[in-house]
Amino acid sequence: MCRNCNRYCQPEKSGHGAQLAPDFFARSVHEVAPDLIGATLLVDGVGGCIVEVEAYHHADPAAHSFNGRTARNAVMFGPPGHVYVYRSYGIHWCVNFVCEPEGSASAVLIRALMPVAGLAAMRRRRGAVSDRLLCSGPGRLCQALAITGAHNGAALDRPPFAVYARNVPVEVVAGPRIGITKAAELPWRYGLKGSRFLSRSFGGA
DNA sequence: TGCCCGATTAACT
DNA sequence: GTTAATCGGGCAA
Repeated sequence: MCRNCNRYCQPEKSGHGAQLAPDFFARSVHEVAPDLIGATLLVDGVGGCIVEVEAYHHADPAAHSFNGRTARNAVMFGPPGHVYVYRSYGIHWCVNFVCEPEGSASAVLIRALMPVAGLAAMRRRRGAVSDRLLCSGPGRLCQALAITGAHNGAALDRPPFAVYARNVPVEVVAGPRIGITKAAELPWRYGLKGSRFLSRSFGGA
């Protein structure tokens, strides 16, 4: 397995798995999250290989849905296979995939991609940064893929979104989630071992 | 209505 | 390693 997933995860070069349907996301968030490592996310054909995610379960104090349904988190309470987009720190957008059966209010935060498709568009949107920093962080990847609050609630199996399963085994590492104060010790952050496109390295990775 | 704070980032020292 | 930027959500009054 290529250290950075380059050989296997570029859709136009090596092919990728089948497009993921809603039933893929209808499982436990703790199964879906590691299974998304190595999958490919495209928005209007721009995107790449998912290398870092975090799981947020409804019973988890760090989850936006923990204190019940509100206008902001309503999408989390809806059917799986849709995106929950929220504004972070009043500045950035962050994107989640809603998981588990409808009403579970659990989701996976997409934290980093290896850029694969639409590099020119991503560079234009992100400004003068190295390719390593194009999508290495939840706010950065939303800027690179032009994901905004307008996409909140959109389906992952309909344009402009498309998610494809990985087509080869990957080595997944886990560790504590980033930037939270509640339940900060839970190892619910998952990443592609050794990838240089992580927002931060994992301790043992 | 007011206040506190956050699932972040980039530009500093 | 530290810090400013920046604003909507959620809760108290």
